[in-house]
Amino acid sequence: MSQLPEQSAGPSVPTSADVARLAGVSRATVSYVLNDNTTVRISDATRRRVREAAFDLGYVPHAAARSLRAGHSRMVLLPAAQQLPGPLHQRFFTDLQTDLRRLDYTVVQYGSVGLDADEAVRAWAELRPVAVVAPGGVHLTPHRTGVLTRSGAKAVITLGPQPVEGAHALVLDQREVGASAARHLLSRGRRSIGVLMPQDPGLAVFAGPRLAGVLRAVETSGAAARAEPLPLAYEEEPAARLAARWRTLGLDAVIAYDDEYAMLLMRALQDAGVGIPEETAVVGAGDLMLGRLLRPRLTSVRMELAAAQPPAELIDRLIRHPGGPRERHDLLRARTVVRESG
Amino acid sequence: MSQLPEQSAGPSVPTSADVARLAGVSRATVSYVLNDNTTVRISDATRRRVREAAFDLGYVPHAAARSLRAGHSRMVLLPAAQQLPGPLHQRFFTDLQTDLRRLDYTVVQYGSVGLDADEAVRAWAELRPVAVVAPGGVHLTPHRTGVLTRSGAKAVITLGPQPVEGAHALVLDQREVGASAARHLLSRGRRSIGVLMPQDPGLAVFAGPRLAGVLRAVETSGAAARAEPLPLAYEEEPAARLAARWRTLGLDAVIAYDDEYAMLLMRALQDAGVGIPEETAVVGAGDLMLGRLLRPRLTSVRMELAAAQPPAELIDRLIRHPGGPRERHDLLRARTVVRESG
DNA sequence: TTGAAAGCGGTACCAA
DNA sequence: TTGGTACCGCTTTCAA
Repeated sequence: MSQLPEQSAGPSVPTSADVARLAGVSRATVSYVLNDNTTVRISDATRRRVREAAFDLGYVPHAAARSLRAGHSRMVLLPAAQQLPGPLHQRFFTDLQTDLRRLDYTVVQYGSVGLDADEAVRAWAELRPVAVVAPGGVHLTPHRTGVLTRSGAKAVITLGPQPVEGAHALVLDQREVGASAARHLLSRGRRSIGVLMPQDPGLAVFAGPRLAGVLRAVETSGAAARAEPLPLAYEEEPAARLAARWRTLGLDAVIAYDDEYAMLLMRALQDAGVGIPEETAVVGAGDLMLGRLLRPRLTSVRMELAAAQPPAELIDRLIRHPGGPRERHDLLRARTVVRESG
Repeated sequence: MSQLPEQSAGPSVPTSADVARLAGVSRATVSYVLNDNTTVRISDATRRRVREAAFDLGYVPHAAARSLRAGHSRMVLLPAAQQLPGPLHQRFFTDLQTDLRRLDYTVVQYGSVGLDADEAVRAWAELRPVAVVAPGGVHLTPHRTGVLTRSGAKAVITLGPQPVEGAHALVLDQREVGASAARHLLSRGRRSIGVLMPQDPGLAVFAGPRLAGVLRAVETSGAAARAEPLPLAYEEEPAARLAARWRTLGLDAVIAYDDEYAMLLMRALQDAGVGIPEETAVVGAGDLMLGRLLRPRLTSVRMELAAAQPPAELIDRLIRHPGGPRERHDLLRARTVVRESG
């Protein structure tokens, strides 16, 4: 009240010492009461006085001070290098957050935009999280993983198309998406498959493995078939140009990056008079609502997350029993939902 | 190396004291060197020894300890109650993060799922952020704002459809979206406007104000027109049912929640034989690519973020000059892009 | 040029 | 049942 000019410095933040002073007890007692410490007996009268004092002052404990003293935090760090696209990831993160909170972890998304990988990892380590779940955007190396574990992280887990040496891995193997689409098309007798490659660099981590999956499926099929990448920006004009030279490509099928790219190409192909699916079969990915609204209805690879154990429980286990062997968990299931477009 | 069993406890995290010991200097010197403190002269030899020791140990400073000592942090908290939908928000958050980081703030997204508003605000306050940017999902009250400022936050800023008493506001006034669409339709002679209302509760904060905007535009137009809300779940079946009874509704126009809802309804209407735009005009929102791919091409309300000052700079200013009057900044611009559907 | 020591806000041990 | 106090890791005066 009477310490500093309240104008510029603002009302100073109340500490447990302020609560203790107001309640006429020691800081230790304040700590006991507010944390419901059961190993120590405090009279109800004192309890009430402390509680009232804390309420009156608007006291809120200082998380950093607490975890500094405790020597550990319960912070799980999700470094969001970039927003991952699509409802699948959205759902995954929402569920993960909910479940981790239920296990009493504090989930923090740390924006690492504009930092290079080494800087980013250092910045994460400064926060001393108990675990880090790193999406594919930041490439973890064994060295970087080491920085994190040496800073006290009990578990370092990557989330992405492929595992990384030295860290646990939640794998969303995109190859299976491409492979599923390719197997379907091959089974329908298609032999020349184009694979749409989005130019958005943020999607490259997904598009590459999907193409690899297509190529592998073509090779292992034994059929005299081929697959060919087709770069395409998400704009009408490039799509129209691609459609204009479509017949020169000699393709009888195309796997789009997702349903939206499929829609873009389908429109261009139809405007160019290319018959779908007679001349060219089209397969999307994501099984979005819009695919069902297109005519012909879009065949699409449905992706689902399926894990033997919910990811949050997995992370909790890895935190509590560190030092075990690196684990790999495949989360992505893909199957092609056949409709009219191919 | 030889201190503790490395098996269970793990290698203990190196502190500045460890660095000091290894370099043969005091902790103070370590701090000076690693922070490039210019007010004090350290010999180059010492500098190098400290740097080497820090590197060898893999030392990373402890952010919590540092800001505890400093008495303040540079953490800007973005409590992500729910992921906000659409590329517009996506872009907004990415830019905000980038810009804040450039101003040397640490951006932390804190997942508050599963907490009620009061718990959530307390949890935020425990982190002692220097500023909080709260999306509309969590309803801030003057009391809750007080908890944050009393915990040391220099700026509390809401981000949502309407401002909140006691906090600064970045306003995305969705009413203008509805109003723009309605004005366009009225100018084209439409007089009975349906307004699609998504059932997803997460979208209610946006849908409500948009409807309000439509109603206001209809009232102020002076025309003998009416507007009517039409609840619709994002599924084919409900859309088909709505389309089946469309002609009984006596509507000559409909404003969809966004382009995807517009596509859903257009397909159902077309399947039911309702002529677009002859019988019913359709207007979407968001001006997504898919609207341009529909036939007829979709008229849509384009939304843009425009601010006199980039939000990050605004936040920085509010942090550095706290105690000023509450500010309100309107960010959303809406205008209708006319295509073929209405 | 460097070191000793205080202190940021909590928690928990040991006494009283 | 309660209080004194050391300590978590770091920064920053003040002295040497």
